[in-house]
Amino acid sequence: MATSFAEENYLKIIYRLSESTLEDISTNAVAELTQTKAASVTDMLRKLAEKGWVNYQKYQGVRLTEEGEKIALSVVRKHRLWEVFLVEKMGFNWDEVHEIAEQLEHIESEALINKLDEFLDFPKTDPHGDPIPNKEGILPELSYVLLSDLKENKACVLMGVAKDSAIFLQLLTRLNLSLGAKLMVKEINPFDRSVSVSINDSEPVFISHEVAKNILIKLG
Amino acid sequence: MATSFAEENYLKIIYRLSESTLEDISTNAVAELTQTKAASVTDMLRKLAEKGWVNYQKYQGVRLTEEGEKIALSVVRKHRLWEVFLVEKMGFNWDEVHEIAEQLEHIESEALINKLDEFLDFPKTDPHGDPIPNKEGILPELSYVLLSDLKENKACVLMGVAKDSAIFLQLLTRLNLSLGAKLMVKEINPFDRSVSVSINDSEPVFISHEVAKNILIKLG
DNA sequence: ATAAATTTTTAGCCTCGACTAAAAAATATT
DNA sequence: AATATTTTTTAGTCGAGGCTAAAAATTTAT
Repeated sequence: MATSFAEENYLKIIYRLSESTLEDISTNAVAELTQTKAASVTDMLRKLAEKGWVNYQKYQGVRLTEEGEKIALSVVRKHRLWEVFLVEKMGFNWDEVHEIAEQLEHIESEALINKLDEFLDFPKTDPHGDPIPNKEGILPELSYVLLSDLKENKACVLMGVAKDSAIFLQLLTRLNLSLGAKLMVKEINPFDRSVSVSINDSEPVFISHEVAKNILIKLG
Repeated sequence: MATSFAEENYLKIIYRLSESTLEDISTNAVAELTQTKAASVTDMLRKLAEKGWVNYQKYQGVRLTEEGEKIALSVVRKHRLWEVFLVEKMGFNWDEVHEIAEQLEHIESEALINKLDEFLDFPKTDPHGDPIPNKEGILPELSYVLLSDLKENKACVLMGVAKDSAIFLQLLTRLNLSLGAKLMVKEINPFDRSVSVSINDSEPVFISHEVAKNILIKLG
């Protein structure tokens, strides 16, 4: 079944919201990200449910079905591959590409996206560090990710460090950062790329980009 | 003023039709190329006229205004640059790219299209030999074009040959092809790329691709 | 446990861009 | 010149995807 531009956007946004929680996604949350009103979202969710792409019960929120997730992943794949293209080949900065990729992600051509993937040398992540699903819709296992590449509000666990100099490890200790610590990036400050991180659900503390890029973490 | 997907398509198609005639473009001609019905075209022409992009009087056909032509040229520029990209960088064949370019031509980003132009080394023509407007919307003067690169139903004049071997010129003479002859390609046969050409308004004759690609012509 | 506040849904309406059927204008034919 | 044919426009309708205002359900607070 063909998917419209609008449908693809809804599925993508529900997917994104599902990444950071196991709960059902609320109508309002979707409305905020789609830049529409709750009433419009309700309409669309009913339509998506009819097509079998989401499970939706009134007042109960929404979740993607397996089929819906497949479509969402293909949109996400296209979005992220185009972002790599824009940065690596077109020379855009990482902060300029989102809006353009929002348009390019709806171009319909399996052949094109697979050729693009090859042209870009099958990248595993986009310029923001988000993983790119392969053509089967499978997200690559990113065993280790740098804390500096993590998005806001993603749960993760500290798995190691990329530098083991004494002063660096002393700093980590002082910040209460130890192996196995549960981390969540609450805020990324564009000015100096410093991050505000909650450690084991505590109040967030500031960590410089220099430190963050030497911390290895595992998602989830 | 922002242009919708549909509006851009109409302007582009009116532009294409205007290329091969000086007369006003008929509602039916537009309907055929947009794959819509005449009634729908009438509606849209009224809207385009209101926005100042076409001159339109009921029953009199339509022409682009200067502003309308500017928009059309920017869509054509995008379409043709993306076609070059698809063939040169993505490895598509010249006959596979039209549908994908029909989608890509509506991506809205001046910055992207100019970077793409640069990435492709400022090509003058697309893979089908059509000229690519520059960023000011000016079509390059293609002083000489190969007959083999010409589209169907474009008037042109024989301006020279790319090969001057005796047997080649003898063949041209036999076909009544001489300098200054008025030519129009009536049909391109995909099988062997041979062309059926009307010479000085005569009944069309068949010319092989091998011959056509050695004939230099001037448009118009 | 009730009342208050918030979230979600319903109902009705709007614009865009298409459609069909019928009317009107333009063009072609005798 | 009158009639037949073709082209174009008008009138009315439809679906997609939005909106607002009001109603209903859920959640939070007292």
